[in-house]
Amino acid sequence: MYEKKIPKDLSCGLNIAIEVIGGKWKANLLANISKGIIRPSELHKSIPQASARVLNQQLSELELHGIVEKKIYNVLPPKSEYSLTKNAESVLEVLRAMKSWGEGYKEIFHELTQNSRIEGHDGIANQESCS
Amino acid sequence: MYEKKIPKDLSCGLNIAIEVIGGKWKANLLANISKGIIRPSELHKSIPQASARVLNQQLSELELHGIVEKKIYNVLPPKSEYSLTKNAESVLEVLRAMKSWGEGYKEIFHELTQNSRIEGHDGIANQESCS
DNA sequence: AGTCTTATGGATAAAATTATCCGCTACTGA
DNA sequence: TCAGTAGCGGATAATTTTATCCATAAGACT
Repeated sequence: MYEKKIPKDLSCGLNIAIEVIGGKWKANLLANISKGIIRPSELHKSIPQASARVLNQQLSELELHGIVEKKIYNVLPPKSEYSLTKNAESVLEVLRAMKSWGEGYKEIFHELTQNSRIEGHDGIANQESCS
Repeated sequence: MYEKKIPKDLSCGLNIAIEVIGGKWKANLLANISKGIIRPSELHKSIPQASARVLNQQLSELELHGIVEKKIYNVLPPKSEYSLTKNAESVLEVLRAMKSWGEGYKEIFHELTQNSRIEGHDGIANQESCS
């Protein structure tokens, strides 16, 4: 028997940022869209590690959060396209800052963590899908 | 029956950044430590929403990732103190960038999401524990 | 002897996130 | 008629992350 329930403080700017860009594939999706890869099927080809379903979910959240927009063409077979909103610009800057830091920290990070994991990650693979 | 297993691309700087600072209480802990709140019990008082256990776990990860250091005094009752490493400086800058963006985006965010949630968050509470 | 203090971590459960499978739509072309 | 295409999303399972409960240690204080 437990007593408490779930909080989640979204009055804090930092938590909002994490909420918006923290999803597993979101940064990747944004990078691709900014590159011009804008249709769901193309995005899926570009990020084959994730299923189309999952990418869809993450795109929906990005849309809900005002980072991307979706245009649905009422044709068959279906066609839809994503584009970045004007809010996305500032997000991409933040992402760049994060990425830049992470790149610089990569070596230290792996040195520190290699002993605690059992050699289980992808190594240097997927550089292209890296956002 | 499923076929695939779990990936997780840590060759990407961005994923590393998220891995390091993405934990629910990490930014908060770092903010507190940089403020001079450095003992586990103090940190817990400062962040009562989380249990001491959880804070401990997150601190361990921060330590493993090279962001904080821990000094254990061999006395009784037990005493230990955390401090930021030199790596933490650049992390805090990234966090500031994220927070700054999130602060500016807060209104839009809440406007966009209020209709999809059932009034479930803490509102403007916990401003002090906000990192 | 009983209680309080402070930090730690095992066992376990709840909650949140991500993944898989599958079916549906409606047209195109073989 | 059957397969292929492109996008969507329900149901459900696996995985990961957070949370809760509890026990231990060992001295100080009442």
